[in-house]
Amino acid sequence: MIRARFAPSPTGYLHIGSARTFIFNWLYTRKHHGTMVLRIDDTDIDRNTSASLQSIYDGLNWLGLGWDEFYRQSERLDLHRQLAYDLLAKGLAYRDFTPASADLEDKPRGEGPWLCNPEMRGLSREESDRRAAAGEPFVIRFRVDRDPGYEVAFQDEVYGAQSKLTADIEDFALLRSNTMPTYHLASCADDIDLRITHIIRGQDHLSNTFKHILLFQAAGAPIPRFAHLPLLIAPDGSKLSKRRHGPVVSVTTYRDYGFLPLGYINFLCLLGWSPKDNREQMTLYELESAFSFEGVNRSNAVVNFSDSDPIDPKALWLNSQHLRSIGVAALAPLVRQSLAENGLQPYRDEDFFKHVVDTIRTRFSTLVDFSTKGRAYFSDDFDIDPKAQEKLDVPGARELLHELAERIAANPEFTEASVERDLRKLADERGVKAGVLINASRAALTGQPVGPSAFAVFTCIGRERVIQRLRKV
RNA sequence: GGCGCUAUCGUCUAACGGUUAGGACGGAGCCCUCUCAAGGCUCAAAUAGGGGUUCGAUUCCCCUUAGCGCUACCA
Repeated sequence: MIRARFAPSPTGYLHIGSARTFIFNWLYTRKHHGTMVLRIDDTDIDRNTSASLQSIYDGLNWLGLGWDEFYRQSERLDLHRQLAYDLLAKGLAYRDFTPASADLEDKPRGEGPWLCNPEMRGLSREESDRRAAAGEPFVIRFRVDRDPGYEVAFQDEVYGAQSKLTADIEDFALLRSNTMPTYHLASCADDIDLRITHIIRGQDHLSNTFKHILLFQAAGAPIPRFAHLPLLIAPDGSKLSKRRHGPVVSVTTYRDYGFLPLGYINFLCLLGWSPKDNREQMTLYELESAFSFEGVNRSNAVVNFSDSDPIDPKALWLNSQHLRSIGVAALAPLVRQSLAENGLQPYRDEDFFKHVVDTIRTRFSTLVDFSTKGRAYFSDDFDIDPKAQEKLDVPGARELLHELAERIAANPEFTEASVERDLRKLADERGVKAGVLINASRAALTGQPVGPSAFAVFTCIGRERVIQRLRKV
């Protein structure tokens, strides 16, 4: 039984790189009928905020994939401490009484890495116990094997064979002097307790994995499989950060921009992973069946945004593909919600609403487009685009539109075909090209110079409003 | 500095050592057409550099360069 976890720390919003990690974990567990664990890694009490936790939920809920089990590390601190003390008792860890403030001075850089403080590492058990009992603060450190030539090795599902000399690994901290577990301790203790079989996470943890394996071994626990994912980076090669790159790093930005969850999921999947058969637009099920670590790349992927355009053009393209291909029944509620968020209450009945959505969606790329470019379909209060205005300003166009209004009013039939007949007949009688009247009609009815076939527009606006808008022009 | 990882069109990527180095986005153009999209077709665009190994390297090895990560009582 496969068990994987997504373990964000609530110190910011849900980062798009984290979202992708979540998605890959989800895809993998779903594909193998495993269990997806969501674990909030909140052991850094100074940096955690509830707003951040909320934003993580918001992002995850928007993606809509869900999870099977949920834990918060802050509620499991005793478990973490237990492991630290077990290791201490076994001599696999030791107390370091060096004051935290002196850390930087005690760890000179430049010549080589800081590995440990031999004096503390060599403290006798009696001495260590005595000082602890006397109330002296300490940090518990893992006692890394110092035998030259001893190495930790593992087979990463993505990066292949990995190994590192333990001589190059420092005696990392497990339990802080304030008794809070460090990330390494909490993470491994929980992974053991939750029986995690696959750790799928960002490549920034690749080097940490050696420490984690040491911990798993010391705890006598089975070592999970590891799959590290290449990072998502900015066009300049730097890592995505809120301070430098702004909202492009937060998933909620894409939600607010009008992305379909599936459109964005699909986009994220294609960053650092490929089905290797040239497919791009894929359904969730297709992604699930195609996903494998073999398809995961090893080099970082650039999210292609710029100052002038905060959205990666490929993301937009993929979203538009999904927008026009998912079932109308699934799309309609999303459009309705988006319209409502923009203060528009579509007045159509459900079937008619779906018909309209289906007609206009092929030239939109986000949900928000329905409220902007598509505003006239859902409200009488819309602006006339300057280019649309030009089509109305063609000499004689207004008179023709007024006349068209009367002909439609006089014709009890109102279908694409009947309107087309009325319009072409009128154009013919007045000796103007049908195109002029067609384009002017679209401009008058929607305020837009572009859009679906004009006759389809007529039926989408509805007979009454068509007559109204044509007369008013 | 030490350790680890990575390197194919502008971007995302494909290519059991043998391909005119493929696809997609974006760009340019053509067709279609009531507009704009969509769709169809065409064009421009890449193996970081240097050494090896090999009959033959995008592919394997080494070096250089560049980028990223870890090197915290952050995660």
